[in-house]
Amino acid sequence: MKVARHVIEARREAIAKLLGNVGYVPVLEICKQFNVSEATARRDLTELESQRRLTRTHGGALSDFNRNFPPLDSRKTDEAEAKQKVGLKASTFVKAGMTIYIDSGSTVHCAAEAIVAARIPDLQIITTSIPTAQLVCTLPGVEVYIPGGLYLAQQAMVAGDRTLEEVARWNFDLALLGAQGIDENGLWNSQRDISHQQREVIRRSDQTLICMHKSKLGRSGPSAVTRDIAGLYLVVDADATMVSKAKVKMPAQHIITA
Amino acid sequence: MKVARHVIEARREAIAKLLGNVGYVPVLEICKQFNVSEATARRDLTELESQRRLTRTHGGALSDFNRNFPPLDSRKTDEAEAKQKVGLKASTFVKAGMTIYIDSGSTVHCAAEAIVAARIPDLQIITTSIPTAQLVCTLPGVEVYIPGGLYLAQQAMVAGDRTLEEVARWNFDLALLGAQGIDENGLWNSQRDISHQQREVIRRSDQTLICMHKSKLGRSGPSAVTRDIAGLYLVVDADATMVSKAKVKMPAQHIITA
DNA sequence: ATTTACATGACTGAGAACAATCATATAAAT
DNA sequence: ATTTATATGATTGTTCTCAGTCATGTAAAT
Repeated sequence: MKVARHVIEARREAIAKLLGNVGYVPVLEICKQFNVSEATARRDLTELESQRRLTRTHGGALSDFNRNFPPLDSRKTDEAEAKQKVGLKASTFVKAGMTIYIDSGSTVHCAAEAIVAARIPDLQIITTSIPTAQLVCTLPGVEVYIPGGLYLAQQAMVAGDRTLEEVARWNFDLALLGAQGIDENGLWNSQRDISHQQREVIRRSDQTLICMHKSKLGRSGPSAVTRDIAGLYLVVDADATMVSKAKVKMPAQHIITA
Repeated sequence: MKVARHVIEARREAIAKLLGNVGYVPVLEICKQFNVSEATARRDLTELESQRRLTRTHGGALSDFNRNFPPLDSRKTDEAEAKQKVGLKASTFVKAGMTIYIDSGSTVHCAAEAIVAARIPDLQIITTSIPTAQLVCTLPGVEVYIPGGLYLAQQAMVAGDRTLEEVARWNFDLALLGAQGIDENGLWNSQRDISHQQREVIRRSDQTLICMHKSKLGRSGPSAVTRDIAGLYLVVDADATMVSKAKVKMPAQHIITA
């Protein structure tokens, strides 16, 4: 029998609330507590899942206390495929057991996604990006560190002096960085804080990959990260001739075409 | 084939750790990540469950770092309301311009929600909880700092030595803390790291509010935060007689009934 | 009042997870 | 070196979970 809309919503709300308290609810538990059939219990769960309010499992549902990051999704759609290609290429440099720094930004986040997809184990990952932290922590044997600092809601990342100090306490086998532009004068980014921090990361990393979309070739930005780009590696969806056309002077073997 | 004992224990340790990160692991996930059959995966899980280090579900296992799951059948919706009441009461102690510490945990998160609802401006907020950071950063004139540290996905928080060091660089007008229990021997929490950190926060804060549900009165936990609770304030959905019945010895004016 | 929409529970077949058993290969014990 | 113990994977049958489908009865819509 059909039942009033408010009853349905009240029940679903109650399920969500219950889940917020316990963290996990089996389907049969919902049947008992709300006196409904398995069918409706499952229907409620799938509906709540489509609202991104929980995660289904076999036999129940998990609370999703932590999966709300809209800001990154909006940027991700732009040239998403190119970024994924760049990210995938960058991820091939990551080997089990490494200590790596992962920057904030959508392109680098794609690299993190590729690392997760490749199931590379036993990493030590330092990242200022909260969504990246939440993504990579699912890998086996991985430890994720977030440097302290001021939380920037727009970018869902931490930054500031404290962050810089924290970063300076690590050494990395590999660093994955994003940037706003690269040209004949070097590497550029949007804010002084971030440029400072990236400079420190570059100094502390055996190898640094700059991951960017080809639209950023030949472009500059407000704040210089470094003029000395010869030691960096550039992962981009463009070949060496396109890079040199943008007056970016790098050794050919440091240009990695995604 | 039989395999060396240390291999087994290493794998089980890794499973436990993985679970500590993600909160939930399906059996097949373990098979993939550790290259074992379902049989051994299940055997590992049942063993770990017998050690009380996790909870089995159909198709996987749940972390129980905070095992607050004894009466799953009892309705917990009223508990959520109680937490909201406690949070609301605690939020009345927060005034514009303060520097405050907000702990990780559902009850304290309710306090953060109340702070946002009250639109208290110009705060400096330090929190280890990522959801709380994301929540309060919407307030006008607020600055949110996240101390650095190891990211624990299951609780969406940071913890560890680094976190403690970072916290020690602040002084707070007010601290909002959660806890697992309080009894005649003092204040208790679930993990050593968190207890350490809370002790430091208490030392560095002019006023400390312990926010908890009444079910935690008279209960203890694995790790002691402090024996000296006389200087703390307790915000709880219970009156002073209920608190004293739980053998919690505090000055009457430090007990705030929500 | 009549019609339409739809939430629900029962039922079903398919697929997933499980518990139990067994052979095997290797670590530990002797 | 030999024996014992046991961790593992394969197999099997059972139980549980799931996604559809359908009849039904009540809430909305008309």
